[in-house]
Amino acid sequence: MTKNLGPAAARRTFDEEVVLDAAAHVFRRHGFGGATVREVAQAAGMLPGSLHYRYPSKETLLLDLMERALNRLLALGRAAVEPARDPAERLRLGLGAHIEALLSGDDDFYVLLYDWRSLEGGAMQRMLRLRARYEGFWDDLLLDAARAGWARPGIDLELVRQFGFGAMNWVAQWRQENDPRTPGEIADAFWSYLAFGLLAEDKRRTFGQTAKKRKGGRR
Amino acid sequence: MTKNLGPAAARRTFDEEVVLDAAAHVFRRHGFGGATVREVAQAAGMLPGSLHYRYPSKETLLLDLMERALNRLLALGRAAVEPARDPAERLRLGLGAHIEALLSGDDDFYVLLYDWRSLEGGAMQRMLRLRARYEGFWDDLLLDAARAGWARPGIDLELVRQFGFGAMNWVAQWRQENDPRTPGEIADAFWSYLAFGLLAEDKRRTFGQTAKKRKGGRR
DNA sequence: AAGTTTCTTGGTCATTTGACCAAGAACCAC
DNA sequence: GTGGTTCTTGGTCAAATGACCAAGAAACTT
Repeated sequence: MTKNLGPAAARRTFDEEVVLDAAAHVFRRHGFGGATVREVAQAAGMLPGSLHYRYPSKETLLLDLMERALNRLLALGRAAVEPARDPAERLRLGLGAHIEALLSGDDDFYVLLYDWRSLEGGAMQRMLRLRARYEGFWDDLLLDAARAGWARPGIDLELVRQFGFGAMNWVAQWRQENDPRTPGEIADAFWSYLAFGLLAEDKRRTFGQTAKKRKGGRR
Repeated sequence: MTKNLGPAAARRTFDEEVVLDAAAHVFRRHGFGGATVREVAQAAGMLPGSLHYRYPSKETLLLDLMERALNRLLALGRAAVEPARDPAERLRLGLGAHIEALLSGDDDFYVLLYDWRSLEGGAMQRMLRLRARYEGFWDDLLLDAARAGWARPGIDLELVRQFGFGAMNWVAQWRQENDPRTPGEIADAFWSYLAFGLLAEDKRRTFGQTAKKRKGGRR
């Protein structure tokens, strides 16, 4: 099939990137449901027919896009974490990479986070599997840190992951282009909130007691 | 105009709720852009024409829906916080209320969080103003706590709010119907993560030093 | 019960939308 | 350069969509 890996193939992959970039941009603005293939084609600098030649359906576009996003996120995470051996430092680096990715201006990640519900059937299954890989990456980081004694005892690591994901992913929502805080500053601040909590040193003791007492869980 | 506040008016408000509930349900599943007014009408148990009689456009529906969501959220928050005087306890109660609302099964909140980009022009401005009220509610809680000495010095309260919003709002995304954790348990866990952090007691000191050293902020 | 207001019915209408394609242009390997 | 492959052009087409409405039914007021 693709036995030819010369300039033609290179151009094809390049064009594919351009198309997905355009799709990401359009989907981000209007949402998958609100976007039209014509808009995507225009953003990619081609006619709708040409887009159709590359992507037979709007849904294929979304699937490829989200797949690319998740693969990129995982690659960035792994690369960021790789140089460190200390589990806590690896966590910190992973957090930094995730936040920098979301704020890099790459629209992929936004679509990945906010157009999940537009997937259906097989596409959804496929993405769930990919997402599980990324979650596994984080669970490994967390588990390593916990095993090395970094984690406060009794915390639920899966809940911690979701807690952290939420805090991190939300930045894609609120951070404006003109925000004075750099992505790195936000990451550092978040890291300190996560590690140390928000309570003042002198309040930890007394407060801890009251919180511990109420343990039955309401509702 | 509406000088008659008898049963007719009561039924109207009731019907309005039903319609908005239906819209919330449909918008949540397919997204605003992907949903059709016909679907909303059917979910509300009426013909498209009847829906049009109440709401002249799809966008009106979204605006009213998100307005209701934000008003409800603010009302729930205020009610939850009201009985306590201690700033930290008020924060804890607010967090519980927010999470319980998101997990109550009310589709409004999901739409509020994830269809923001479908608003345009005046509707967007209006919602921004309402959102600012809710953010103000939280900023007051945070500021009171900080002024009473509960907060670790040097933390950015606005960043903390976004951090917390992210962690809380994300639960609407990941929590499944069959999750063993009750909303109350999730809220309690999140509260402890926020207050105390995730680090083990014995690691706080040494770790703190390394974290403090790197202060320039990357990038 | 009559008169008035509120709401429903069952449809129309102009656009938009996703998908598709035949014919030709551009590109490439040989 | 030539022959085959890849991609674009400029359009079509059926279905879906948001908005709309005239006529009648239901509900309410007095």
